[in-house]
Amino acid sequence: MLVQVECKGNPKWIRIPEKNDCFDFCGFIKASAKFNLPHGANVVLKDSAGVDVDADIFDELVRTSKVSFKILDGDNNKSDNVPQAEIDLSEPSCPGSSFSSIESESSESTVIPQSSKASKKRFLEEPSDCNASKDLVHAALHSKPGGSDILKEYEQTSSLSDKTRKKLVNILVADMVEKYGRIPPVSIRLSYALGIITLFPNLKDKCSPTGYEHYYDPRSGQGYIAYRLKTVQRNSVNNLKGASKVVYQDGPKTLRKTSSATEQLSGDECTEAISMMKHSTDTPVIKDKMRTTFKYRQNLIHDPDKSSLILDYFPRFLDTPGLIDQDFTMLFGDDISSKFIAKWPTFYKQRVIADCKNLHPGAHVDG
DNA sequence: GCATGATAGGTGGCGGATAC
DNA sequence: GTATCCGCCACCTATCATGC
Repeated sequence: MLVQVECKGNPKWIRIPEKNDCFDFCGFIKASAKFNLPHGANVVLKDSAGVDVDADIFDELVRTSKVSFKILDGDNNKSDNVPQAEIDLSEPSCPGSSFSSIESESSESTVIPQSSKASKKRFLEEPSDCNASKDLVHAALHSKPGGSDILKEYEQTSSLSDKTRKKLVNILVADMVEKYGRIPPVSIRLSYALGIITLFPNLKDKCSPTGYEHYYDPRSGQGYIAYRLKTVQRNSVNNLKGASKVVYQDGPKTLRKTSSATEQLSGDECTEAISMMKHSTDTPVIKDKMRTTFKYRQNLIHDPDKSSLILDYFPRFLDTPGLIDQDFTMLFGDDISSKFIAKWPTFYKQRVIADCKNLHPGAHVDG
């Protein structure tokens, strides 16, 4: 298609290149090299009314109305103080085709508020190009049972029924979760969404800027893919909860593997260390002996007959700060231990105190 | 360092579709 | 007819970045 383009008061007819059946915004901007713009110039594309034209609506705009464009050198028009679609002409390749580039730099300045590093980082996670996304979806459909039926249905009807669409999303989300885990990156979700509309062009939503928002919209985090992911996540959490019931049903009595590499004492050496701790006031020595008797203490805790005697064997728990924390760290590792400490004042403390109030009075429990 | 805002992830509820 | 599953939506919470 030919359109009239004006640059620096100089009108010219330019052919708009096509890519994947869409008018290619980036190719069009490159074609503007006919105007001898300086290499690497920031180009601002406006319609004849002076309204900014972004990559994401370029294809639609060209198709729906007879337009002419003005190309401005962005560096010379900064006083406009309007968001500008900046295209670096020195860039050798454009990210995707025009309809797929909502997250590309060419459109993000106007479509998505870029007020924070987080959002910048998030939207820098661009989907790969159309072909790669298409291959991704194609491979996923071929690798899963029922995937070829979806391809067949599209071949026959040039469309997909609602039921098949759900099946498609389920297969792709399953593939995504398999490859990238329960919480795949936004860029991956976008790639699958882009892949769907590239492989099945008729599924593209012509009323939306990218055409795949109904599958995944990075701005709202919604779409069929997002919904399905949530369901998968919900189910996997339920499964984990189910599993955790088994793991936790014995509570503190559950035997755990410890990652501690500290050499553990046994037999007479262990008895000697326990005896030494009872009569020592040297905190580093006590802590060291506590470390080397950790395994013995764990066995004691898991022995129903002896667990109540733990403070008789290790009375230093009562007057030496840090011993419980040390044992906790040896049992669960630094990460979990630090989380426990962080949550202690606000979460655990009240609960432990409440539980302690229900304990029967004993040698180490005041009534 | 703290307050604030943006964002992503998690969760609960509702309603429709499907299986039994 | 009932139970279950799942899509969809709305809300809550935790985390992180930013500005003061």
